Amino acid sequence: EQTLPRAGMATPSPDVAFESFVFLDLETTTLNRRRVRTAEISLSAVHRCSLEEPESDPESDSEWEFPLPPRIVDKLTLCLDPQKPFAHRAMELTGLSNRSLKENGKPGFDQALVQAVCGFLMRQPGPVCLVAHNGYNFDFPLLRRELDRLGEDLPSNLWCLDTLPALQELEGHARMSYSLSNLYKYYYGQEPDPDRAHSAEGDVETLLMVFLYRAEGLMAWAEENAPRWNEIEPM
DNA sequence: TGCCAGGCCCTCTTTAGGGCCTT
Repeated sequence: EQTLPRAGMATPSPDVAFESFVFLDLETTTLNRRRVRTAEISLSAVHRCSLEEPESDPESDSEWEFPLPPRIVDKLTLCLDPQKPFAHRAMELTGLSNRSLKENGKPGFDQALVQAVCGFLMRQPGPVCLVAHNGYNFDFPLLRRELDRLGEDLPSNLWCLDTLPALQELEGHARMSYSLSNLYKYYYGQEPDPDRAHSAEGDVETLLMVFLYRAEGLMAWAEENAPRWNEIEPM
């Protein structure tokens, strides 16, 4: 039996019925953990009622009634100057570069960004659960480190769900790929919009749709397993 | 110039190696 969440990070179940789920994605300069910096952040907040009873798509010609993305969703997407060089591959993937971010006058990860993110989170009915794919290993520890650099933190009453281990456990097919794009393809029979992939907002949309497909199981998993934000170790 | 992620899981395993997942 799998022991989740992972050792050293999480303590027992919050047993919290989350009111809001905030889907998170970061675009970054590299995967190298010594050098990585954030270049774009996107958050989409959805109340649990919109996840429990999604509207279905009348256009869908499948036997399944595919869910529609929730109409009522708060969104925040910000680009920022990472102030460290992009790896070539990251520039290719994200369409971001040091030059373009500088030309567009984007500041770095600063107090104003923290205020915007905290204000966004505080608008959502709590308790709030952040959701990211591979979040326990990448997005959450990185965000924590970016905040630590400024001596800042997110509001309390915040928990964290990583859809990667959650869906690995819920689906239970050891050999399938649990990458975000493959999960979308697995559930909806088509690729995520290639023009939107690897923008923070596009990947958040894909994550939200993947979540919607397994919303009931994922919400239950989160209530049992999600660590508190302050239990996340900085990268 | 050369540096070049890392935690987790699986298995042809535990005195290890390789693949996945995130940009």
